[in-house]
Amino acid sequence: MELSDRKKQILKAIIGDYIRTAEPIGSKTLAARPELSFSSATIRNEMSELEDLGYLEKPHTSAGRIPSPLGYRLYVDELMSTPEQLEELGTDQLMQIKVRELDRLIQEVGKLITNLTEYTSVTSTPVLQRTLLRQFEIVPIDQTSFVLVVVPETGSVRSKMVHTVSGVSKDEVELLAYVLNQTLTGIPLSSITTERFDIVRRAAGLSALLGPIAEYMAELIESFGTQQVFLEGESKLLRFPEYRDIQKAQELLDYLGEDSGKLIPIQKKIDGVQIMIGPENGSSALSNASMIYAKYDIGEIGQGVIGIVGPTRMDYAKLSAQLAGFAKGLNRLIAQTFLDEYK
Amino acid sequence: MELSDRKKQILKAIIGDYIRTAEPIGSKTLAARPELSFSSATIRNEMSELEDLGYLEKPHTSAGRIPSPLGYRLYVDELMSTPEQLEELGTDQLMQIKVRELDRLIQEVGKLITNLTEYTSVTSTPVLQRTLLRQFEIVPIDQTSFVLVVVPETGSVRSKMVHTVSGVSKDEVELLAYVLNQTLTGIPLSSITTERFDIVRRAAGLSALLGPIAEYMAELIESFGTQQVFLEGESKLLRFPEYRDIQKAQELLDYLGEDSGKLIPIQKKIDGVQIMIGPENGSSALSNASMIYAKYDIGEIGQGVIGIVGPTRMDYAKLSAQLAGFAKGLNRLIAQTFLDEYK
DNA sequence: ACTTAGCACTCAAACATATGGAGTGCTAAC
DNA sequence: GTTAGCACTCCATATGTTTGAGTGCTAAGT
Repeated sequence: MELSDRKKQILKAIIGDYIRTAEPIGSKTLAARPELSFSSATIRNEMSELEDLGYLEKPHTSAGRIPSPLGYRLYVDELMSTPEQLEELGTDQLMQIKVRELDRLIQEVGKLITNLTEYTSVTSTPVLQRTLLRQFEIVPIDQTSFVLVVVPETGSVRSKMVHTVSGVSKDEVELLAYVLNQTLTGIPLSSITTERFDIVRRAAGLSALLGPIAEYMAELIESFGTQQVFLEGESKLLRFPEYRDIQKAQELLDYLGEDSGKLIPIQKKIDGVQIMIGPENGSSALSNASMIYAKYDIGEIGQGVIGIVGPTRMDYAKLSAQLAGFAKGLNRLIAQTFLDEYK
Repeated sequence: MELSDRKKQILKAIIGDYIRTAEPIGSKTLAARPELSFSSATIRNEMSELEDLGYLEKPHTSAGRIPSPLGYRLYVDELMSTPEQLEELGTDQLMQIKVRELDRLIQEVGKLITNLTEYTSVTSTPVLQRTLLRQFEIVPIDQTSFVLVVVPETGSVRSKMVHTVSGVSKDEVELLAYVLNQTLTGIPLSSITTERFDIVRRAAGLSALLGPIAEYMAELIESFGTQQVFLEGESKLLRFPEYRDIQKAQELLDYLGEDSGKLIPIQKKIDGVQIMIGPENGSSALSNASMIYAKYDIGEIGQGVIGIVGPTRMDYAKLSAQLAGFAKGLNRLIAQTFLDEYK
């Protein structure tokens, strides 16, 4: 059922006011607004119906109304006026970030988001599973030590030292590297496993003593698929009146700190900005909190997420515009920092 | 001036009780203790003197006494009874940690400390500046791309991809690697700079087009000298009555989150366990908080720090024993995980 | 059939005031 | 030097009381 225009107008006014003041909004306050030229009694009737429909809530009988999660949902989907020009806040500061490691760069971005928005931020490094293996190198160091180097088609090189048992000849290792490069390059990193490695090894008639190399390589390749999540500015939550009650604050902070991984939404289509309101987040610890996410791209090959967490009462319009702005800036920053690596 | 035994006994009793209850301790409560067989009046007199000497404080006139930072200091230095057997809490869980990257391992240890002690933890990766360069490799990938690999004498290999301008020949790069290995191996990583690199290059009569390689190498080597600090379990602070006041909690959490680096004490001799009480921490944000640190060793070549943060009222005896236990366990864990790398 | 003025009613928040009790400091006796 | 006794302080808690914003409902107006 579609709401009447007047109901929408009232709901929008309530949410707008409540976002600013954090106080329940009464009919008289609303009636004083120039654009709502009805009497407070009329508005009261409308509010009562909006409550029946589930868009508003009453903290107690003789208080004004506050928006319910459903109310916020309607607000973000239909009612709120998205700022025309993308928030350019902080783009210059963003472009100042000079860090060359992707993970630390994302962490810095998280700090910047926290500082500029005054909200707790959640950021994730991208998952790069889809990347193809470009080259694989085994660099001999001494009799039993080798450095494995994995060069992906796009993204950063990673390396690891491995120690074999003595009895593995340098030649054999070199041959292994050659065979691997012949057979395994050009395939997705995610499809390279210890087993596959061993098949190749056996096919080439090479010693089983090369086992440790397989194990370490698997570990190294796995690390391309792992995603890091950074949480910054937890303390920003405490400035909100909704967390005046230490219990609530602690519950939320506990949840956030415990395993940040679960905060990142399943990588379904987040296009532009995604808003999760209260219970939509799933976890009961988040039932009074909202999150706003934007995705950023790392070249063609992966995407990560930046976001903020706060009470359900937040300025969704402004914050999602800001976050979209950050994401856009971050795309540029990544392109420029890793110009050569992620084409 | 040395305190009388009776004063020490009373001070110890007050601190012991206060650590448990967080309530100011009165003379009557103390007089009820079997080991203090004096009347409450006598104890009152003693308490009054202890206050004059700066070991106790009064929240207000008609309340009991609480320990001052100076009181705690005396307590940890002389009064408290250190548990005989080192706390073995969590050693098995510690040894379960299977992470092979040092930084992530330390982070996991931080989480474990938080979970077992219920205090916020601060952990740092060790600084490895003193390590010597063992080998330096440049692996060609294509015409203009190379992977730099730095192998230190002890610790993990690191690598980075570098793109040169076209016009740099593969032979030249190989020659450069050879010259570098001839001249720079065996010296401390910290003494390798872009300048030094360039001197070597020029001496060998090699092209200035190799500049980017110098730049990236410097960056790579710098990363050995950087220290990461992890803060875990911030929310644990909120369970203490001293942070019932959101203002205080926020101030402290703000400070902790802002730049964790400053939490790590200057690497002076922390032998065993170091306790910093309230104002001793320097920063005003920490004037109501205490920290306990223990150092751990990474082979012979470096040391890092694990610690906890909490209100000045904490069980110094128990917690420092626990922390010492963790440090000991961590030493073992590192030795076993990186057996080959850090001899 | 919608809108609105009016009014009784509700309830939290703010303020005022009393009460209890834990604790101190001081004095005087032991 | 120690201790019993006592007046005094001050917080914490409980108990009204008041205030005012806000609601729901009814009845009259358009």
